[in-house]
Amino acid sequence: MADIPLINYRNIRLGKVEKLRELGINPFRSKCSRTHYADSIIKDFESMEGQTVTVAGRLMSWRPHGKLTFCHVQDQTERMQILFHKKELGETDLSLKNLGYSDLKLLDVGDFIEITGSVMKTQKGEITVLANSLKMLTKSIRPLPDKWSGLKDREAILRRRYLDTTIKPGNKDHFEAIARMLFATRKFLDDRGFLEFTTPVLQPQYGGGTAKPFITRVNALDCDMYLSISHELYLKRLIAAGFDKVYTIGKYFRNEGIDKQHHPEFSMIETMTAYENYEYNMDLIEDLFRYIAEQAFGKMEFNVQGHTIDFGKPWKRISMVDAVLEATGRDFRKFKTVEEANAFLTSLESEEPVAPQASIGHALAAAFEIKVEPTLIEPTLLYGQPMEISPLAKPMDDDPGFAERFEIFIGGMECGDNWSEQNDPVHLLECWKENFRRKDLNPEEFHPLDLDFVEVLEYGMPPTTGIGPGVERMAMIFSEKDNIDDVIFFPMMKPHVSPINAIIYEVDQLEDFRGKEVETTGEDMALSMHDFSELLSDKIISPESTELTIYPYLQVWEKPSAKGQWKATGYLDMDGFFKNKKVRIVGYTAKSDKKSEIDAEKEAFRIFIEQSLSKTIRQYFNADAYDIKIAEVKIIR
RNA sequence: GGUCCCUUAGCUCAAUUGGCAGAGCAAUUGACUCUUAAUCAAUAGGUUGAAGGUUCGAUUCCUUCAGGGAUCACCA
Repeated sequence: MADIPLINYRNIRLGKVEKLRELGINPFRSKCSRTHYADSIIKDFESMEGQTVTVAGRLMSWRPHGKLTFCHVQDQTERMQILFHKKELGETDLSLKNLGYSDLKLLDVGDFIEITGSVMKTQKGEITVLANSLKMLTKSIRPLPDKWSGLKDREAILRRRYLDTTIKPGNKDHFEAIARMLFATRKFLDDRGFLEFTTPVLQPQYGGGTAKPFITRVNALDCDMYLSISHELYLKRLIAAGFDKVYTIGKYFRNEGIDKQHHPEFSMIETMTAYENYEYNMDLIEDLFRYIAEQAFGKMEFNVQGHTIDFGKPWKRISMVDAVLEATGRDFRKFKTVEEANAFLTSLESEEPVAPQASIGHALAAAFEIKVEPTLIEPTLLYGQPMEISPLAKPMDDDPGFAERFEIFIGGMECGDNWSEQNDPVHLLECWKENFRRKDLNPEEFHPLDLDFVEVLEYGMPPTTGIGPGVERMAMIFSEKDNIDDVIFFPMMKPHVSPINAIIYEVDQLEDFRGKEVETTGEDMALSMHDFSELLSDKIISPESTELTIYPYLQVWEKPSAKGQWKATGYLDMDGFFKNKKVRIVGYTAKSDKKSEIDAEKEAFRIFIEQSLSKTIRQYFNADAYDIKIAEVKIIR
């Protein structure tokens, strides 16, 4: 293990931690007496020159030069050059916990330090703090990535964004701007009399939208809940309660595909305004974008997907029928039957064949997606979606086939869906029955209705309209990024332990485990099959008794998953390795489309135990000396 | 979920047709009073993502697995 370089680097630095402690200096000090940030010293150098300041931050570079050492310390604002001069800094002073010149070798790039000294300019003209005292704040025991090339591996950047951001401070400006964007949004809405509310993330129903939800379990209530796929029904309850302008910046969870524009967990600015219709929101959203551009980003022109977009200009507003008419020359208002509309749809030139649609409205939407959507680069408010695809919106008074609804397109990307909310409870109920409860629908299209919300409407909700621009999509536009991972500081990643960390930390864990008197802990131990066989092969654990008994358990899920798959997971407890203590081995999973096949997994599980587990045990110990009994597989539901 | 691609030292990257795994930065030791990707000298550093297979020989070819990326489907 010592021949792994990182472990050597780590040990060298851990040695420095020990040396500091021996000197009487805390390598992880809690107190810091910063008086100035780097940028304020640089900005006001004229008045700061010669003054004594205390700066603090991360050590980013190190240039020893005999009795003189230059380095850069980076705080939240800037990098500041520090000059250590042997005579100025002096020697380590334990009464003040100051590190002296001859102990500078205990510092490493990556450490957090505090420096007190006078502001000066070097001979080459760089503003510098000439240090007369130095305190260690936090010792870093892993080397930072190369300061010049930084992190390039996408996975490393996403998993360890804190490192990428440390090395590329420009990255910090980018995320700061996104934070300012949310601040500007709140300011904008507050100025217009909106109240911000929080709404539940754990919801008993998943109303609004056809997305697939995440399901979770509330133990205290002994029931399943859904992670919010929408917050609108709660905002509407607030409207019914008598608040006229409300909003939430909510978390949304959708258990669907992940790509450059979609993330399972995202945020949306959702508003509800009473006594207004969708036309009010067209103005609101346009003003909001203009305000954010100016206040948070200080400019009006942005490069989105290779196109320059000017938020200073008024946005294009067009109905879906007119947009398709403009692009194809055909007027969907003139189609009388679905067949006619579908015939037209198939005549359109598109790369993929177009499936026949269920209604004229669906056909219109399909034609729009193929021919118009990719061309909507300039900010466009597209209104008048057919009612067939907008079951929860209000129909237009003068043309009831179309909804009082609009979508926002910028750079060919949909950035929000907005409408006059349907507040006729009878109509809503009918609509839901018509669209989501038909027997011919498969389970994926089936969609629950929040009956409690229908009751709200029966008591009455005034005319209401809302907007819902996505935070990440706005951030992508304003910060000119084309990947959603670049605007989410912590994008979702599958858990992964790097091999090097497995070596560094697992061995430590094993040492803990070895050091314990396992017989007296009374705690059972859960291991994966892989870990178990590793422990056996390393002779870290071995049977205590010559009699080994294996108790297999198969847990069968009572309900199929969203995909209709039945699932069973197996684990087993084993007696005979420790006194009064079982070893639990986890990790057998089976899935099947049919419930009956899962019941048959019992036998497959038993074979798995006999072949895989027994083989592993026999491989490392004299098989004849041990009596291995396998109990009947117990099924838990 | 489908298809294609990627994974070599802490970081960034090499390695010819399957033939001794190599460099820069970082690290360690030493020198150095204005450097700034400091410089100079020396030293050390590898589970080539994991497991298996083919081969005299595998970073390279094959299989499985893990993670990541691109793209399609679903969606905002």
